[in-house]
This record gives sequence, structure tokens and C-alpha cells, in this order.
Amino acid sequence: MPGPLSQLRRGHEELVLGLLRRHGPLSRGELGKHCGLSRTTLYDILAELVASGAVVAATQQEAPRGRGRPAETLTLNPDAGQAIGIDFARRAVHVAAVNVAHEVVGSASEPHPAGLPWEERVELAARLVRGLTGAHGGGALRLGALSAIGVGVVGPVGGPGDDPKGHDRLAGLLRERFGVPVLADNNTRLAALAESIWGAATGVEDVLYLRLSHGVGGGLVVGGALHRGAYGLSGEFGHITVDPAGARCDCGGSGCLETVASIRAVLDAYRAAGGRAEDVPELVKAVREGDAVALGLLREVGSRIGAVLAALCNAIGPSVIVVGGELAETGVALLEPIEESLGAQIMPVTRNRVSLRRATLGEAAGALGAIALVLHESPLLSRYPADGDEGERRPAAPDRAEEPMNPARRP
Amino acid sequence: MPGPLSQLRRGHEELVLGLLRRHGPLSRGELGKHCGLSRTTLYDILAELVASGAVVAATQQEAPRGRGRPAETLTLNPDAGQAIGIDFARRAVHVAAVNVAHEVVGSASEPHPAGLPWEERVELAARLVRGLTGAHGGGALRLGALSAIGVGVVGPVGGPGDDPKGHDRLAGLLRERFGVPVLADNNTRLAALAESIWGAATGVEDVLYLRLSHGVGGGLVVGGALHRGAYGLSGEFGHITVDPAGARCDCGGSGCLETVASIRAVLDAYRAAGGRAEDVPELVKAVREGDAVALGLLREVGSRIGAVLAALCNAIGPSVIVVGGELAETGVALLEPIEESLGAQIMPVTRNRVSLRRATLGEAAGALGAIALVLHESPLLSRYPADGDEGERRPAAPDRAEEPMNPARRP
DNA sequence: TGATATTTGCTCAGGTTGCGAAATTAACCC
DNA sequence: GGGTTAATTTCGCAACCTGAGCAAATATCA
Repeated sequence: MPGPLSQLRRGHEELVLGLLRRHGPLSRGELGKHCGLSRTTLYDILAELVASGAVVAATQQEAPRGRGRPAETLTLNPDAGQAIGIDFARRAVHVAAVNVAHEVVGSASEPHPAGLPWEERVELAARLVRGLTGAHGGGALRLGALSAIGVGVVGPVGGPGDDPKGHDRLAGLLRERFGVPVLADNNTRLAALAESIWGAATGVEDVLYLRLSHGVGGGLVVGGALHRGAYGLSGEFGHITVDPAGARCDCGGSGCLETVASIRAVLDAYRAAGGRAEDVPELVKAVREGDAVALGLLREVGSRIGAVLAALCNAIGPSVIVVGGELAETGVALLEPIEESLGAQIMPVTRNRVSLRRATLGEAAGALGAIALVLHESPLLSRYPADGDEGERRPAAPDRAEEPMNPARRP
Repeated sequence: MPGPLSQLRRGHEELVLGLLRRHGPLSRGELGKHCGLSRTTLYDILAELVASGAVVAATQQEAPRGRGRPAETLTLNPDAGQAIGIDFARRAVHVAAVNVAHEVVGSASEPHPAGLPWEERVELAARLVRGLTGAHGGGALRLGALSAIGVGVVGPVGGPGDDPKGHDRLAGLLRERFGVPVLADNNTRLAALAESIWGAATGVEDVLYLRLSHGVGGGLVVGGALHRGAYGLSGEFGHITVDPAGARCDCGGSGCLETVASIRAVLDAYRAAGGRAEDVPELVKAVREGDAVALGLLREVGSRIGAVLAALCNAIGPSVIVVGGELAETGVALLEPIEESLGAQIMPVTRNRVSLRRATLGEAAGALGAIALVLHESPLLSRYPADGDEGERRPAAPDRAEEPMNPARRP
């Protein structure tokens, strides 16, 4: 029964673990300088963490020999706990695992036919997870202190009760098999989160992620946290209208970005212009060989994309834009026109403050994001029970800090 | 010296006060059901709040006579404390005041020439504040437990150190005069926050606010909190390109929404089309009289606006869109075309989940938002001291809950 | 009318957490 | 070996949360 006090303690533990994660090995003294807690409390917490095995004394003795007693350097125990994330994409399952230090220890994927029943997809995921943890040498899967699984799924997540896609059942299956809570979100959004932590925008707090794949979508990271929107419908960049007179889109609209910038749209346009490419690798090959038709097409597509990104930038003000998905493999042939168009339409004040980057995580991004979901939401799992009878919500009062921050907010 | 424990306590006090704010008078028992704290703790906190005068027993005796001892109904003491907000607009100063119950107790405005020095504008603000608190009968201004002033200013706020607009000096002047901390943000953004609390989107957690005035701008409320963006540049909807071949804009770009939907742009276009109107009221009058030119123009402008809003909706997923600023006074003549265009370009899944509304707060919105800034950020003022030597930041781990929430996050 | 049940308001003892001050330990320097 | 310095540990106290239990006020029942 997690009361407010245990929560406070847990928050402080998270704070200390977070410092170790970001700074690497640290002595107790250095830790104390950064965490804002009193030495006594910090030592108490550290003793607890050491006892639990989450933190161990670093073996390296590269201490800059000072005058007094040498400080013991502490570091996270890389074997103490793991978290896994599973991305149930349309035609494949991806899994990934990280250790307590938030270092990726492995990932695996396996394609499957579209429409495979949830039972079999869960079975497949479980097999991949076994392979991962086994290969890592551990044997039995240990979820450690995190005790939750993150899941990425296709389609909007987070809306009210309806469950058209069977997500609730999926969560049930996973809970049953792994015996731990399951957290889920849209896999493209999770890819955005992953890129903001391990990928092209590591450490950046405000990220706009655009994914150009069979579908076109994306996600927003706001203040370091994933943005979901009112009905879990945030990040649908692919269905922004770029040409009201354009082609019909599966979503019911016309001239959506997806009808211009999806894989199929680009390949169709390429073939219509006389090019020959059956899939993205062939298109990439053509681009590498300097095919003028391909380059011209990508220039046009990139220009459209850049216009949409510029509008979003002005509205949302991210500091990094990440472009991912298979089409991003065409590299500068696509990114340069995007950047040109973006620069032309964005506000001049913002222009040199936004950086456009290509995604770095590839197909594991969704699974990694699912892990991040667990790591970020984990304190949620220990919150004290809800009233339950009515959806009582707090207004937007900012939560208490768990870590020092500068109170001098300059107006 | 506010340690983590005092903060915890303060958080719980805020929680209880927040419940009273939103639900109005409540008995201890009802309060207990919602706050998730143990009865003992709750009673302790309430005793403290009653002793401090922040909470008083409600005089009304409309208790639904139950079986046992009748419950004492508690309510916020409307005279216990006040907060003030000041909006330093380009050509006017607006001030507003609220009591602890977050009820607006008064507001006042006074126009002034553009470019007035900060000293005189602060002087003007102080005079307005004196008038307000005096008129309310109180006499001396009491800021109560809040002890901070919120300020709205023109231009981006929240970026790094540079201070081209003299905001730092303004904060200094206000701190000196009122002797309390000063919190500031962009006034249009603050208007968005105000609309999400007291205005057209009361209680809504995800709001997109668009302001059509001399400039065109807006703000985003995400999860009930104001969104600032990486460099304080969020909400610049006015500089989204709607027509790359359009007119030059002051921002340096071309064809920005502001070149189409600002007051001057609309009036110019109206006159160019043969209409006669020197200012917005005259335009509104023409609209009311069914002037076909005006209606046609607004239809076109609204259509442009709707297209931009649709794109933003797909990306951000708000549940309410609020349109404010002087031009919104043209009413349905503008809102209907906006809604049509919005509905046509938004994703069908989202269509009936987004509601478009006209702002309700008028010119006081900025000042009210400044108050909200103080109310929302107030816990910040009591956070424990920072390390100061380096900008140590926590990653995006969600903060601890101060209030019950449903831990069952359905995937 | 009086007894009982029920709900509410409140107190008390106990456990946990955080923190300041003093004591202890382990190195270095002379 | 003795002194110095800094890291670590111990100790005692204060603040906070909580469960249990008691008193107060009222409705219901005999």
C-alpha cells in the first residue's frame, strides 16, 4: 500500500538513480551536491539501493587522490533489472530490452502476416523475449524493480472506453503471460519518445517526430514527456491536408500528406514519372545513382513535407525535428528539400533554433519507446488508490519537484 | 527552509484547496472520499487550514439530513487571499484580481500610447490595482498565501538569457513595488490559459486558442498546463504560411496567416472590395446588417483559418478550439466558415470530438491568465533550493501524484 | 420517552521519513 | 607515529502519515 511517504521516498530513489544514469559513476559526495537532499537522507537511500543490488561500488579506482578519505564511487548495477518493450506493428513484432542504466541490451524482430490473431502475436513476442534474455546470458527473465511491460500498438490509444482494436484483450494476454502490469500507447508516438531518449534527439525536451512509412504519422514530445492529445489522437501528421484538391485518403479526407508522402504514394508517383522501383530499397538505389526523376520527385515531396513541418514548428516550437521511417533512408535527397522548404516558411526568429535530423533507431524505435513508457510511467504504478467513483481530476497544478531546480524564474 | 516533507504537506494542502475550488463547499467526509488521504491526515490538514483562515465552515444548512451526526460543510474563505495579474499589452494595461476560490473579484483596464516606458506602465498598473482592491472594500492589498504577481507581456518569453524587450527590468520594477515574486509569460499564451480555466473552455485539459487581433497568435494548453515550446516560441499561429505567394509579413516571411486574418488585413481587404469600415466595430455593424461583401470576405478568411486549425488539430489533438480577439466579435459570420473548413479537412475520427467556441473573456483574458500562472506555479515558489552550479535537470519522469488517479491505464 | 445504531469529529500512540550534529573511519602529510 | 582532511556512519529529534479508538450529534426503533 503505497502511501505518500513511500512515494516521496521512491521519488528520491528515482532521483538518485536518474543522476547515476545520466552522469555515470559518482561518489556519494558528488551525488549529494546534485540531488538537493541532505547527506544523511542520501546516505540512507544509497544504503537501501546498495542493499537491494540496484547500485554497486564501482571497481575502477581512478579517484583523483585528494587529501582526506577517498570517496567510494558508486554506479548502477548493470545486471540488477531489465525492462522490455514490445512493438506490435502491422506485419511484425519487435522487442527490445534495456538494463537499469537505460542501456539497450538487445532487440529482435520477426515479421508475420498481417491480421495474425493476438494470441499468436503474443506467443511470437514471448519467444523473441526469451531469445533476448537468454542470449544475454541471464536465463530467466528478471524485470527487476520496474515490473511492467511497455507495448506499442497500431492506432489511437488513450481515448475513452471503446476498444475497437482489441487492445484491452492484448493487455490481458500479456498480463497473464508475464504477470506484470502492461502499459500501451501508439507505436509511432512511442518511436518519437524513443528518438528523444536514445535516438537522434537524445536529451532534447521538445521534439517533433515524423515517420514516413507505409503510413505517415508521428509524435510530439513536450517537455520530455509524450504528448497524447485529448483523445489519444495527437501526432496524426499524415492526415494534415496539403492539397484540398488532392487524392482521396483512407482516412476519408482528400489531399492528406499521406497521399503525397507515404511509401506507396512516392513509389506510384515515381513509376508514373517513368522511374522503375518496386520498393524503397530500389528507390534508394536510384537516388544513390543520381536518378534525376527520383531526385526531382523527392524534392517535390520534401517541399510539401517541409511546409507542413514549418506550420507545426510555428505552432508548437520544438527544438528538434526528427524524420524517420523507410523513406528517410533516401537521405539528403529528401532531407535537403525538407529543410529548404522548412526554412523558407518558418518564422525567422525560430529558423536557426530548430534542427532537422534523421532518425537513428530504425525499426526498433517502437519497442524502445515502449520501454521508455514503462521507465517514465513507473512511478505511476505505485500511486495511491483512486476514489474510483467519479473521474476526479486535478487541475493543471504542476507537481512537486523531486529534484533541485532553479526557483528563480526570470519573467 | 522547505524540505521535501513540508512540500509534501503543502502539496496535500493544495490538493484539498483544489478540491474545494472545483467542487465548491464540501463536507470533510466527501473531501476524504476524493482526496485519497487518510481521514486523520485530512482532518489535520483541514484544522490547519481552518486555523489559518483559508477555509471556513459554510453557513448554509442545506445538509441532506442523513442518519448520523450531520456533517459540517466547509468552504474556502473568499476574503482570505487574493492574487493579481497584470497584462502589459502594446497599448494598454489590464489588471484583474481573484480570491482564493479562484473567483474573479474584479478587473480594470486603461489604454496608453504605444511605447510608454516601463516605469510609467508599472505606475499605471499599480494605480489600477489600488482601485480594484479598494473598490472591493478591502483597503490594503493582501496577496495572502499566494504572494506572487503574474504578468503578461508582448513577445516570446522563456528563451535563454537575452532580454531584448526589457522584461527583466519590468520584473525588477514590479518586485520592488509589490515586494513579491513576479512570474511572466507571453500575454496571448496566458489568454489561452485563462480561457481554459474561466472562459470558453473551462475545465478542458487540451485547448487550442487562436487570437485574431492586430496580430494573430494563440496558445496551447496541454494536459491543463500552458505549453511554452523549446524557446518560448509556441503558439505563433499567425506566422504559419497559408499562401507562399502571399503578401510580405512583418516577421520576414510571406503569406503568413497574419497577412490574411489580422484586423488590418481584413479591414484592408474589405475596403479594397468596396466596403466601408475604419475599425472592427464598423465591420461588425456591416456584418450584422447582412453586408454581402463583408460576409463573403469573412467566409474566405474563415476558410483559411479553418484550414490552419485543421492541420493543427490533426497534429496536436485538442478537444476544444477557442477563437478570440476583436475579429471574433463578428460571430458566426466568421466562425461558421471556420467550422466548415475545419470539418472538411480534419480527420473524420476527430471531427465530432473537437468543439469550436468563441472566447468569452474579452480583453481581461491576458490578466486572468497571468493570475492562473501564479496559481498554477505557486508550488514552485516553495521548492527546495537548487544546486545552482550546473543546470541539473531531471529527465521526463512524471512527478508524483498529489491526488488520486486511476492507476488502471488501459492499453 | 429512552435506547440503539449510525455517521461524523477528534485524539492518541506508533511507524516512517528527513535532517542536523556529533562521532567514526580512512586516507594523506609531516 | 601524530595531525589533518574529507568521507561515512551513528544518534537523536522533528515532521508527517496512519490505524485504532473515543466522544458527539442525530435518526430510528421500541
